[in-house]
Amino acid sequence: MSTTQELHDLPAQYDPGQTERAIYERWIDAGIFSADEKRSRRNGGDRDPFVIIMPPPNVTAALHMGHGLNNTVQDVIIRWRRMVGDEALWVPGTDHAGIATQNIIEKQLAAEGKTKFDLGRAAFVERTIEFVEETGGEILRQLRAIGVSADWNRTAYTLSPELSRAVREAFVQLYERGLIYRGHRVIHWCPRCLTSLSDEEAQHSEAMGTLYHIAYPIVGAKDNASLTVATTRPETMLGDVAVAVHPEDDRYKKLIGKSVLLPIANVEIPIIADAYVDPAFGTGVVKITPAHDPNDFEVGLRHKLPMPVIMAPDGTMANGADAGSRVPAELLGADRFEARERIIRSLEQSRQLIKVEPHQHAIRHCYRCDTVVEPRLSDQWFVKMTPLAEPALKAVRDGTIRILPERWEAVYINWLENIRDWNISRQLWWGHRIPVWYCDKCDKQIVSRTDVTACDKCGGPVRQDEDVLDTWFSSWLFPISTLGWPDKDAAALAAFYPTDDLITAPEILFFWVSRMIMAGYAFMDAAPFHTVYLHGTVRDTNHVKMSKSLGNGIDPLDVVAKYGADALRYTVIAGMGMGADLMLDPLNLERSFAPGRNFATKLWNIGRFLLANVGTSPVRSVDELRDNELTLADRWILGRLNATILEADAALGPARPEKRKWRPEERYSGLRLSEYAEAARRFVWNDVADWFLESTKGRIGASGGDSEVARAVLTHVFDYALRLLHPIMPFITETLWQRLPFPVATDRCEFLAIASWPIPHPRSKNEGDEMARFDLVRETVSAVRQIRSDYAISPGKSMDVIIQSRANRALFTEHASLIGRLSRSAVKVDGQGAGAAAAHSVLADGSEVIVPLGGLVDLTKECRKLRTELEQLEVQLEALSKRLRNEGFTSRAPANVVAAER
RNA sequence: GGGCGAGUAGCUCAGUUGGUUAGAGCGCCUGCCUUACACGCAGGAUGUCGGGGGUUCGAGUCCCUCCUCGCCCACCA
Repeated sequence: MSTTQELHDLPAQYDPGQTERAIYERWIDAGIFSADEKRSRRNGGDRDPFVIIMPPPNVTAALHMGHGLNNTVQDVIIRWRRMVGDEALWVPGTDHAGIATQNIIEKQLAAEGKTKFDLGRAAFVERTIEFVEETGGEILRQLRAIGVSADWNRTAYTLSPELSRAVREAFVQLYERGLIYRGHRVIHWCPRCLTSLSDEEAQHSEAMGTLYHIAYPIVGAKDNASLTVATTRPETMLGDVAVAVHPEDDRYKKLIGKSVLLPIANVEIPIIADAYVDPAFGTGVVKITPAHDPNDFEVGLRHKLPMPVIMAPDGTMANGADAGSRVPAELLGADRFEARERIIRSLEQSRQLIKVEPHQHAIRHCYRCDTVVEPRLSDQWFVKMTPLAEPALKAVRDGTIRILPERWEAVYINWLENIRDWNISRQLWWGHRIPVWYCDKCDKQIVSRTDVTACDKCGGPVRQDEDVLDTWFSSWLFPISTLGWPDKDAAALAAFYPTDDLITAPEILFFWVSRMIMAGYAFMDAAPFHTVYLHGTVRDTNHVKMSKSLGNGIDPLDVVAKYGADALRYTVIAGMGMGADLMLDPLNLERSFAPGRNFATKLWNIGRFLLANVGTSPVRSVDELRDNELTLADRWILGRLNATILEADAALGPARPEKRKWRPEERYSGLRLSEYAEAARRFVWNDVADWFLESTKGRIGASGGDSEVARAVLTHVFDYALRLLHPIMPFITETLWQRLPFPVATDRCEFLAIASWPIPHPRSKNEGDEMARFDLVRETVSAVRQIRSDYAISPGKSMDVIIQSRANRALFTEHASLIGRLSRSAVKVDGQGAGAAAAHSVLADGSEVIVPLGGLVDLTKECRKLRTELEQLEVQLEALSKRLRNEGFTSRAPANVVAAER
């Protein structure tokens, strides 16, 4: 049989670059990633739907490793379900990412020496559209390169006309239900982005600050007495409208109702009593700045205080609404932090700065530009969250939705229980314009699904609200809007909603996941999915989160180019425990992705062996092989295959709850992707390659029926191994599978990607016993190999092995030649002549492996070696017994042992 | 300040309901280019399972306590 010719077809190492793109195109051409609404059982079809909605990547930049991880996980799951036979739909998309994208364009403009105002709103939006078309396209190309099997016909974009319609519908519906309102209150304001932010977008970070103690003179006090207030933000004192003390605070009780003179601004402000003040903190006196602090705003409301704004939107000092001339001329236009310094210096000079002490506190930063957020009194649109949160809370509490890993459920519940209203208006240009129009003539406010051109009350001219919606106001609708909502009769909505799994990172649990659940109930009266799978973060070797700005990122396309998409995917899946972070070394891609690349090469070479030895002519189906035709090795590998399928299924777990809710015993099981990967790897590498394939080497080349049996079994187990691995390594498995001899199975179809997921087929009831018998053969081989290694007998040297067995003489006799071949030795069963100089090894069944060492090893050398080892052990023993004696143990056993040994 | 998680081989992590010699991958050491694969094969070393205390015949696994990291949340100025 000429094998060299065929081996030439396949190089010794897999070259992903040549094959991946072509295979992907064949999948696309065959339409196997497209889901059919009519085939969904919910639409009268014959398949259970299984649906994943992709977390849409932001169109701000090309994808990084985090996206690589996120999409690989989703692809593994969707490909698995597709093979199982579900009508699998994965909806891809991108997110316009309002504030993030606008920041990028502004930066581009800044580099050109321009601002957005130089362009004007229309031109700015136009330019942004050009930008996102480019990056959006690049993102979709990247996803295809890593093998994403999404239904590209349904690719969604949060700012598309269809999704914009959904956004308007959602806004209007919530408004009509009284859940959206315009509020005048203190919100988080980013002075750099010049927009308001939601609570979630203003992120806390601990920082060392300063607590300034400032004296406010009491008006009319005889002895120039003053009240000392403690503040971390003296620049806001110009906006003070009162100082507050606790009503029960004996120190200050008698001052309530009097006034103090606000330094610098020289305004007289009252001393008020409010239970909000903690007498134990600072001096027990709080300055009240309603326009620049959310708590003070509440106090201001309670006491009907004025609310002067003393900063411009950009964070410079200015006399805003109701401020009169509180900000003195010399401070006007100064940045807030500069103003802080100057105010402190001024107070120092007037001896009103009493004390300065370091103070640890949390400061909020803009999640997009990291600027310190400024609390600011402002008019914004809000969503009333408590009613929306109620069903979302219930869903996780009662098991309609599960969150993996389990611990995030508590975090989710805690957040929803303390939820506050959601500020959804942003003072940006990039996003969905708020669908509210104001009549200039009669002041009417019109909230409308369609554009309004004239006031419906007085016919006067109208203007649309200048603001746009928080970018998350479109993404929270993604599971319903991508399926056709608000068209409640949309075929896709009926076929595929509710969806199944939502796979994302924990960072956006509040931003996105919890809000999607709320939207699901608010607009469809049903949870959008039953499983939330939160995976870890990709980090470098120092455990620092990978990011482009830090320069420690990895470009998935680099990895694909160097090692192939499969290597990337396998590495990521195998290395990622449930919810655990994934560490990769951006400086050593070779080492980082070696597990995946090496495994791909292994698979490739099993394929090469198979094609060279089994050939391409048809093989028999294993189903028609009679039991008495199978060798012990055949039965063993088929048993291992069954066990592996069960392991993989157990690791992947139930795809959906059996009833409508997760039962406690199934709730936290499944989606252990690394365990599934490891089960498949172990089978392919340690069982098929290391043992079974080796065991067939003497069989396939021989003439007669057993050769056909070996061909059939080897082809079958490799076929099934490829099926098991396809979700993780789609390209190489498809490539090899396409070349396998046929008919390999009854359901041979055009693509592995739609071939059936393996089902275990136990051939006999005592499969376990059969496997134990082959395990004994393997153990024997290992024992001989170990003896060879222990006595440093070179692999080239032939070695005689004698097996003495009572229980399994027949087994060893039958497999003597196999054992001999695998251990490179000549095996005799029950032979004589072991002699004194022989190595022994006892097997699990009590049988003995004996290797006569005569002529193989230099016994005097061996003897010397052993004597040295014994001497070392004696020294250790002495030291140990000495230590024991010192610690008070009186047993003389160690000494006795030493004596006995001698 | 509140809540949660983690500390197991040099590194990244598995270790199910407490039960025989604690595992994997990568790395390391020794020997092999054995005609599928040196991105490989065979063999090997390495762990007071964070510290201390307790329950138990028996604990990496349960309880208490301390230490060290990490994450989430938070209107004490």
